[in-house]
Amino acid sequence: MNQQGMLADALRQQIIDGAFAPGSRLSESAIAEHFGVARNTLREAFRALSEQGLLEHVPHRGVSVASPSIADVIDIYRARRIIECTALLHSEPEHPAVQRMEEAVVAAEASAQDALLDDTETWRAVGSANMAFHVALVSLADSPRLARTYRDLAAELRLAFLKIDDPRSLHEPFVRKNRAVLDTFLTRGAQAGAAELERYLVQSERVVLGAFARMQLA
Amino acid sequence: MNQQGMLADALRQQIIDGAFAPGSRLSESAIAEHFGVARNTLREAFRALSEQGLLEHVPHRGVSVASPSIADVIDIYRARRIIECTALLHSEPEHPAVQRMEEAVVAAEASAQDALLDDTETWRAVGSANMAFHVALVSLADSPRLARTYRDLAAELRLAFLKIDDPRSLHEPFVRKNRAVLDTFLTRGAQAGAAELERYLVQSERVVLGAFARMQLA
DNA sequence: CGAGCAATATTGTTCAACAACTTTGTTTCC
DNA sequence: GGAAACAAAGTTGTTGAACAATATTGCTCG
Repeated sequence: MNQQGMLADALRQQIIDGAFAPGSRLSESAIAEHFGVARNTLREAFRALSEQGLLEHVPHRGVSVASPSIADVIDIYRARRIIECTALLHSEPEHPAVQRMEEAVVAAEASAQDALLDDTETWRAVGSANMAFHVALVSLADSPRLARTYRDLAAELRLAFLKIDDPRSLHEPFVRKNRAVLDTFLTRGAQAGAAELERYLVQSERVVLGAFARMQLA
Repeated sequence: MNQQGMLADALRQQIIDGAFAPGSRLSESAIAEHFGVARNTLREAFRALSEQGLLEHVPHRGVSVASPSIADVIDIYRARRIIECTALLHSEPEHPAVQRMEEAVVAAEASAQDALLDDTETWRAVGSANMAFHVALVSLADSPRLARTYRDLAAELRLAFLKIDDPRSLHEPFVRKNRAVLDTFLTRGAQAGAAELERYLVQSERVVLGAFARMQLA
């Protein structure tokens, strides 16, 4: 792959991992030096990530890590409901992606077992597994464009999670819910699974919005 | 706005208008000179359009105008059905975007009236109006992310249309169908409108796929 | 005619410089 | 003291040239 492709991926990972706080500004020269590339090269990577919604670019003021607002969260969940529920509703249990969903659920359950009460890092691993579950779910639709759109949405949502400092409440309740969605889909069919998934997403949105509201009070 | 922002927009418009045939390669130096900008600046614009799916970038082989395959068309229509039908289904007739839909239908009807049998340019105007109708329809959902995704989808689909040299069969049947979708939505409600829209999209997909199939024979 | 190789052209990346703009800090005036 | 005007500093935007890395073309030779 390209250097700038790898560069964009590396930056993407760092941002998702919370190396830079949402909203913080990224200096071109500083980051270019940090990665040992020229400013021009870094700019191309920046542009790619801006298109994906991870960075925000304001002319002559540079790029900052996106910092989703409440409106953004609402929008993201609306899109999630549409994409995920439709994908699941039209799917067959024999689809190979089902196995990836299964694996993601197992991984999440394992990490959640290990997690101490406030071990941010482990809870974030739970979050990663949860996200892998939903990415796999979307890939049930076999639609590259839908998958890509969803990937961008998920990355943005992750930034919203980073703003909240109680990762446990964000991830723990949903390990069991993922399992429920999967089991319902397998035993009671696509329609029941999609309904379960819709409930999941409504509740998840409520948790995130609640955390945001509390944040703005403080 | 930025120079590169304007540059990307200008390029975008030219591509959508068919200034470069789908699949044709775009030389960096030639285009940079044509627009009177440096290669580096052009590259940033290229990257933006690649992210939107309008250009295809292959390392060390440069960028070409995307040339949607049959699989791409199928994928695009799947995404269209999901986004458009959901948007319409959850909408109210009082939404301001309804007026934009109305205007687009009127414009399409007017252009179709003027069009001679094989006047490519006028039929393309009909296509633009048709597309404006669907963009307005998606904006019923008041979701920036959905709107953005749909905009990219529509641009890609337009490239598929450019590959087909019978613009009339592509656009003419759908002027009346747009009208039908709008009227059904207004008189018989969201659910009936969404059903009408779904039929529309299925038929439109069939027309495009048929044209592609005939193309591959020749 | 085809394989291998050299020549050519294009893209990938860097660097240095300057222009355009924003932000910050200072001065001035009320 | 506070607000407006202005100067200074810092960052981003864009350019042009240069060289490296890779793909394509054309040629030679068997």
